[in-house]
Amino acid sequence: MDQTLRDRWLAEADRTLSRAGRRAGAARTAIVELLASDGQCLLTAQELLDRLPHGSPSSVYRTLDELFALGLVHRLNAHDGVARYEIADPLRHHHHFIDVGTGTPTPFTDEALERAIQAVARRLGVQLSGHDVVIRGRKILDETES
Amino acid sequence: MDQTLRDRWLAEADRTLSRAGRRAGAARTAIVELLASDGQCLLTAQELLDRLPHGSPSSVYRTLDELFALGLVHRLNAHDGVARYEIADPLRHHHHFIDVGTGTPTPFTDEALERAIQAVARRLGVQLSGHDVVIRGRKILDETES
DNA sequence: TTATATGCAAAAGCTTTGCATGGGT
DNA sequence: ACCCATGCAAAGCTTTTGCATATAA
Repeated sequence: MDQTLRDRWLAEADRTLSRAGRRAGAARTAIVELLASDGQCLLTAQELLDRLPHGSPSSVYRTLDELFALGLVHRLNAHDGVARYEIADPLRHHHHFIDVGTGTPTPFTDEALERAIQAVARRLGVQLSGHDVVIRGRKILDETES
Repeated sequence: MDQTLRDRWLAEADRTLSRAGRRAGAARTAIVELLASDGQCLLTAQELLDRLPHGSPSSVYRTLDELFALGLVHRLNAHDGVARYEIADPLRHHHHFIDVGTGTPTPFTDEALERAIQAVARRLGVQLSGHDVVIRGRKILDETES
């Protein structure tokens, strides 16, 4: 399990937020912990809100903005125009496959893809600050599975 | 110049729309022609509206939805959450570099990147229906330029 | 002639902001 | 004590929808 990874990001988040002069209220604490939960990928503000015992839309949006501004979360605007967030951890760097049938996102990593992106940036004379790759399609079901 | 490319897409668009039972009104015609103009990349509905002599928000959004549903345009949700459209032409396939300073998008193509994406899809067992790559950063200005 | 396109106005949804109150440090 | 966080309510924006009218085929 990557309990360790989760705690590392939580610690990092707390440290970064403190240094920025932010204080830990109930809403922020709950949001940060939710984002760090295992298997969480591309959560919307609404989804976070639904899972919070307490918390108002404004707290959620404000906290997410804060986290995004500090580089603690990634923000991805999906095809439906709704912003989705996930923790930004170098050790969990990944991209997403979106099933066009269900809309479900699946994370994946690929070394060759990363190298290709670095190469493009070099060729274009760009100092990279971030990159997103989204691939859309349908899972091929062959006889060997399900 | 790629006048030829433009006309090819325009013809294709008209044909596809007709086959879908759509009719060519003033608004749609203007929108389609604007999209096909040279150098147009990632236009917002608002930008289109501003450049239309006539046309209402509803016509613009409805036409863009129609074009998107028929696969005639790509829709990209930028970081600001506003949808941007550009014509979908296999011969103009490209991705985008977004300058984090100005927000300006610059199109680019890269063969190695395309191959990497195809390889990922194969590895994941995914039949690709589309993919987007966005790289964000800052242009490096060295002594040899500007 | 008949189904579709258009435009206006109203509504819907996500997100932001103002402000008074509560709470962290 | 001071300043930040929170929550409510209201506002802002982009986008969608209902409906009457105009228009393409």
